[in-house]
Amino acid sequence: MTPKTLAETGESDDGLSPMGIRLRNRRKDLKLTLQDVADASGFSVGFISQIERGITVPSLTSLISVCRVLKMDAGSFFTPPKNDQPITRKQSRQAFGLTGLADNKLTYERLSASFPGNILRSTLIHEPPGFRSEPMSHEGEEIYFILEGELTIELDGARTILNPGDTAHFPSTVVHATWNHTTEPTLIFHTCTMDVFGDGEPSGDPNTSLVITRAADRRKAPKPSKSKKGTDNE
Amino acid sequence: MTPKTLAETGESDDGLSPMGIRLRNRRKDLKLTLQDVADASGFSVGFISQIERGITVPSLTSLISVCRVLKMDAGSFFTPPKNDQPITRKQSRQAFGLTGLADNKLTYERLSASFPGNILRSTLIHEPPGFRSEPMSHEGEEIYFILEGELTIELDGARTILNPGDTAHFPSTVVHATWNHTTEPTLIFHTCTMDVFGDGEPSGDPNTSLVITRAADRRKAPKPSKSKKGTDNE
DNA sequence: CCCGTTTTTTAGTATTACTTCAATAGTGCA
DNA sequence: TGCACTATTGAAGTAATACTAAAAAACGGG
Repeated sequence: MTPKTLAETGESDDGLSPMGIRLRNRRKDLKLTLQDVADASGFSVGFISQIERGITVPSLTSLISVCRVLKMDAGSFFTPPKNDQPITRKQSRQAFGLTGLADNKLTYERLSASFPGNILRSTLIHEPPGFRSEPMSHEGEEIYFILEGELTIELDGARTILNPGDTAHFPSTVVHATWNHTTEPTLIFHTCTMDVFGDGEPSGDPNTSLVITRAADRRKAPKPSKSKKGTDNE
Repeated sequence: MTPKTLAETGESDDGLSPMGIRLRNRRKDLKLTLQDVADASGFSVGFISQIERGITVPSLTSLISVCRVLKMDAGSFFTPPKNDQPITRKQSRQAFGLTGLADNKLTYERLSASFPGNILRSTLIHEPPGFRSEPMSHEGEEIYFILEGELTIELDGARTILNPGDTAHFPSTVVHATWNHTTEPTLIFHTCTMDVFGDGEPSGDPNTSLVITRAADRRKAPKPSKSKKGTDNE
C-alpha cells in the first residue's frame, strides 16, 4: 500500500511538509509557542513539534484540534485530488453543458485566480436564448447569481425561474441543469468549488496568487477554444 | 485528551458519521462496490466498510486515497472549527469591518445557504460612501465582484480601484481592506470560504440545503443586529 | 557568558488503523 | 421458495504509528 502522503506530495527541499510549514507559520503569526499550542490542544510539545517538522502525520481528530487552536481551516490542507483520468475531464466539461453546444454560442469568462490551495472558481456565463445545459451532478457546491436576463434552473427535477439579483446556492451533488427560456441572453455570475478550468495543481507562481479582472479587458472568446484543447489532450 | 471527533461532532441518530455517510452515498452514486473502492485505493473491503459505518477514522493519507478513488474533495469533510472563544468572534466581526462602523450604515444581505459540509458564503455588500473597512487577514479565500459603484481595495498595502464588472480574487491570508472612496454607495457581490455568519455546524435540515434568494424578497436589515447579539454573548 | 525559554531528540508504549477470514445479508434467477 | 453468488458486516487480531515524557540541544536576551 503506497498512497501518496501529505508529506510526500508536497515535500519541500528541506524535507518539511507544506502542512507542517503552514502550521508553524501560523503559530508564529499568532505569537504562540509550541507549549501554548500543546496546552490548548491537549497534546504534548514534542508531538506538535513533530507535526510541524513533518515527522508525524496527525490523525484527523488531532488535526482538527490543532487547527481549532490555530484558527485554521483543516480542510485547506487538502488540495482537490489531481485527476489524471480523461473520462473525468470530459465529465468536467459536461458539467458546463458543452455537450449541449450546437449552433448556440455559450460563452464563459473566467474570473477567478489560481493559487496554491485555492478552491473557488468563478465565471461569467453568457447563456444564449434557448440554451439548455445537460443535467449534471458532481462534488462541491455552487452559487448562481443572475446579473441580467432570466434563467430557469432545474434542481432534482424541480424548476425555478430566477430573475436579476436572484441567487441559487446548492450542493453540486444535486442533479442540476439550466435553461435560458427567454429570447435574450442571460448573464450569470457563477461560483463553485470544483476544478472546472483544469488548473490541477497550481504552480505556486506568485503572479497568479491575486487576480484583479477588469470588465473592459475581459476576453470574449468562446469557451470552445478550451474544449478543443481538451480534445487534443485526450 | 478529549477533542471532538469527526464522528462525535456529526453523529446522526443511528450512530453513523456524516463523513461515512457521504462516502457511502458517493460510492453508490458511482455504482461501485466496497470491493471496487478497496481495490482501487489499496485497502481492504472491511476497512472501507468500517470507515463508511463510522467505526474507524482513517488516517489523513488513507482519507486522501479513498477520496481520490471517489473523486471527492477530502477537505470538504472539515467544517471550519466551531470556535467558542468570544475574542475570536469579535475578530470575525472585524473581518467584515464592523469595528469601523460609526454613523455609516454598512449593510449586508446574505445570499448563501447553509447545509452540511458547505463552505461558500455569499453576501451582497452595500458599502456606503467613504466607508473604510479595517485591514484584516484570516484563513480562506474570497472573491469580490463589483456590481455598482467603485471600490478601492487594498491588498498587502497595494491599492487598486475596481469598477463595475471587475473582480478581485485572493487568499484571505493576504492583509486586505476596502474603501468606498466615492460619494455613492458601492454594491458588491462577495463570496468567501469562511464562516462569517456564525452558522457553525449546520443542522442538516433539508430545508436549508438549497436556497434560492429573490432580489425582491431580500431583507434590508443592517448587519449590526448581528453585532449586538455577539455582544450579548460576551 | 549565563540563564531561562523553546524546541528537538530519544526511547519508548498505548492506541488504533487496518488486516484476514468467517458469518450474515442481499439479490437475482429458476 | 430455494439456491447460488455477490456484497457487506462482524470478530479477532497485530503491525504500525500516533503520541508521550524526559533529557538534551538550541535559542535569545541581558
